[in-house]
Amino acid sequence: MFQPGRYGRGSGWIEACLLCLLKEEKSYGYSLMEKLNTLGFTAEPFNISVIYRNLRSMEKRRLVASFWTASERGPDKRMYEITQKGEKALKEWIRFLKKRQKLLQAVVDKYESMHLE
Amino acid sequence: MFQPGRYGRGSGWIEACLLCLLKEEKSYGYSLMEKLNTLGFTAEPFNISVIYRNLRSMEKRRLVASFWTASERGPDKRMYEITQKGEKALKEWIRFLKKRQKLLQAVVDKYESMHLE
DNA sequence: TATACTATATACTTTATGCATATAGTATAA
DNA sequence: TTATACTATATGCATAAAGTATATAGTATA
Repeated sequence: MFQPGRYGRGSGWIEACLLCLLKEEKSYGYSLMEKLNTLGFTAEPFNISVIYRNLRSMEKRRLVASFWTASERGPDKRMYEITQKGEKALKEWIRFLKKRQKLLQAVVDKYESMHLE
Repeated sequence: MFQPGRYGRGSGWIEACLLCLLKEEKSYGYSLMEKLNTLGFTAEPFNISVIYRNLRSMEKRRLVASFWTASERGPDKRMYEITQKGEKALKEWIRFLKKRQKLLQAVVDKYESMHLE
């Protein structure tokens, strides 16, 4: 059934989140998922497959670079770090997110002004 | 080429905008497009086809109801008005948009805190 | 030996939106 | 008269984001 924000949850929203986290420190898919689900970046948990897909897509576009690291416990990890191109893309994303916020505000304001009449 | 917000511009974003405008007063596709493009609800103009498609989809789900009106100048217009079910859906949308706004803020805040260090 | 947790990846599906195009009435300028 | 522009609605095809399901594999523990 249809419900607000169920699909196409915001056009690259995950990409913006991941770049932001990777700017702070290099990390890998599984850990990034846990960060996303605890840092107040998401309303509902992201599906892990979406994160892996986004990371690979960003690597193709040279926004991030990856290398494998051995792990004493559990399977190997593919570590990602943000590139210069990625930093530039993140800057664009932040500009976009701020603009988006203003649009959201415009609609919410309109709605609430109608309820005061 | 990929760019922030180019596709899937926000998962039903238009639906929320249209319901909000129709709550204010009944209207029709072409006029709603002009409103959207001037009221600060959108960063870039929406394609008109998206509006017509959304209106028909909402009518299927009984969020709006339509009737044809003759026009002295130009072709007939399909007028839409919001239903009770639509008002309820709009309320949900507003709740969702507010939550979304907080998420956007969380990412922007994180980004800006990194630039102060 | 079975189960849970960590870790990565891909195939298939659903939804939103963009772009192109079709139809048609009215108004106006060449 | 014809062409162009504007108003108005609608549909087909393409593209992209995200959801769901499933597969693989190492480690830890009961």
